[in-house]
Amino acid sequence: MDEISLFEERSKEFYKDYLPHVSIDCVVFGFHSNTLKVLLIRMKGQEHWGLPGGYVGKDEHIDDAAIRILKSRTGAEKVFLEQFKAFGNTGRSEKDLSYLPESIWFRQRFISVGYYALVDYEQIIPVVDDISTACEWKSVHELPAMMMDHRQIYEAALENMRFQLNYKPIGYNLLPEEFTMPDLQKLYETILGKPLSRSNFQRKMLAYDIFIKHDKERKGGAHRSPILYSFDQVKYQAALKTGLKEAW
Amino acid sequence: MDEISLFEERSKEFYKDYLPHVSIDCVVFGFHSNTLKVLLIRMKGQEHWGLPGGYVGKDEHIDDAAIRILKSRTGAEKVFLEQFKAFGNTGRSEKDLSYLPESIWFRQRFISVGYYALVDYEQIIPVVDDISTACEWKSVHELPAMMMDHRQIYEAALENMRFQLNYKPIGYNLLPEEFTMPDLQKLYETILGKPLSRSNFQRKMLAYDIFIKHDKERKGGAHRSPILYSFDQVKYQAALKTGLKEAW
DNA sequence: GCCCATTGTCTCATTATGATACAATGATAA
DNA sequence: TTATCATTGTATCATAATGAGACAATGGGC
Repeated sequence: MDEISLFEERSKEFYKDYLPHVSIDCVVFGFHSNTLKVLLIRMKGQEHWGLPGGYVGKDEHIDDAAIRILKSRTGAEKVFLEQFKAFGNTGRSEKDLSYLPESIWFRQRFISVGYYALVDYEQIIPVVDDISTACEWKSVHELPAMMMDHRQIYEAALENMRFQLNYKPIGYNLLPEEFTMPDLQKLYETILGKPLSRSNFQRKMLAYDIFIKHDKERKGGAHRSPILYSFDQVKYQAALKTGLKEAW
Repeated sequence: MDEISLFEERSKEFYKDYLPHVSIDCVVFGFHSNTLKVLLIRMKGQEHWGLPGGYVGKDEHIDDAAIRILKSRTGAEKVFLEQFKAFGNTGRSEKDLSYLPESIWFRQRFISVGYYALVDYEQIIPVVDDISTACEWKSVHELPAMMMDHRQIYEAALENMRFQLNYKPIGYNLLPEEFTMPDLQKLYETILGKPLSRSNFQRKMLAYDIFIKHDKERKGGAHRSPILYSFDQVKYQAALKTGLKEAW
């Protein structure tokens, strides 16, 4: 079955179950081998990659829709999810979807609500659903061309995450349970988009007093082993409430 | 004509012109006599106040719709407008609008896109349109009860503005052309929700070197007259690009 | 002309930051 | 076993930023 027939088939359900004109796109971030990753899919019939997305049930809260969509893509139940902006250009999908017949659900004009999700890379299994041909992690340093305005949505998500770095448990949700200061620094450098001083970074982070220091190191490599830390949830959450720097 | 007949009448146009299920709500901030204000309306048939809002033309960019809505309410053409979040609870309007017949446009489920606007209080003339009975400035310190989830939208707008205080021209857009350091401090204190040290605030702001100091003061009051300043647009915009504090 | 509230500016102790140095560690290879 | 080297943990020092407080300057009211 070619994708157009498939889409026609699926359109019937979509029109029945979902709210028209409203969609959801998720920017799913993971962190693996010192690199920030984004989960991308390839929709059937599309050359370019896109963000995993979906639609909102006629009687479903948009946040619940995002949770559902994310679970269907990653299997993950409890993920950090933050809605950050809506995207409603006219002609958002024109370039990539105008080859489809107008009756197909996807040809509508959609106002897309953008969410970003933070997941533990190791805990997730990307799922390819029936309207896509691929679902893979891509490094943010080597992002492929993306369909529609998804690149812009990704950029907005990253910027939003940057703003929230001192107020939301971003480190906790992207890193594994145990991690090292160099790990955390790489994550911060990627999100902030600039290099940070190694010694000063460590001094500052440790001064927050939000970590539990473990009595073990991570071996591997011909050099001194870094100490493993975890977040001290109580202190961490308390510190996030007022923000990790507090300039004013 | 009672409001139900009116709404039935207007519903026809709405269904014809606007995208269903998508609405826009604007949190319009102004600053007057050292107080932050929000523009609120009272919809016909409603006890509680609400945010000025509207709908998106079937072929209109959501940002353009927000600009149009704002202009119709304030007459202002060029206002600072920032979209910050979408609101899509099910039953958002149930409490306040379920008394209306189901056929009426307003009874739909709407996903509302939230914008906040910063305007010069002096330049604006609040407009009461045909579906509302009032349109007035209210002090954020004495906000009346609000309909639907509008209180929550307002809170989110304020929080967003707080986060953006160092990155967007918030002072410039809320204050008149000429202002004093005590004015600016009051504005910051209201947005941040806490008192700031007078002398240290002034030292810090002036150190940014983003102001033009005028050779005059504002007289009035049995005390020393504060110096008038304006923003130096070139330096101001440049400073905002990297942020006014830069902790990392 | 005195009083008082408010503003502009300064000082000083404390803290945070940037830059740099250096010892500690663990794998590798001689 | 020991030397080597990359990386990490930690210390140091100069500089900058911040918090707290003092005090003089100003303008209107009495």
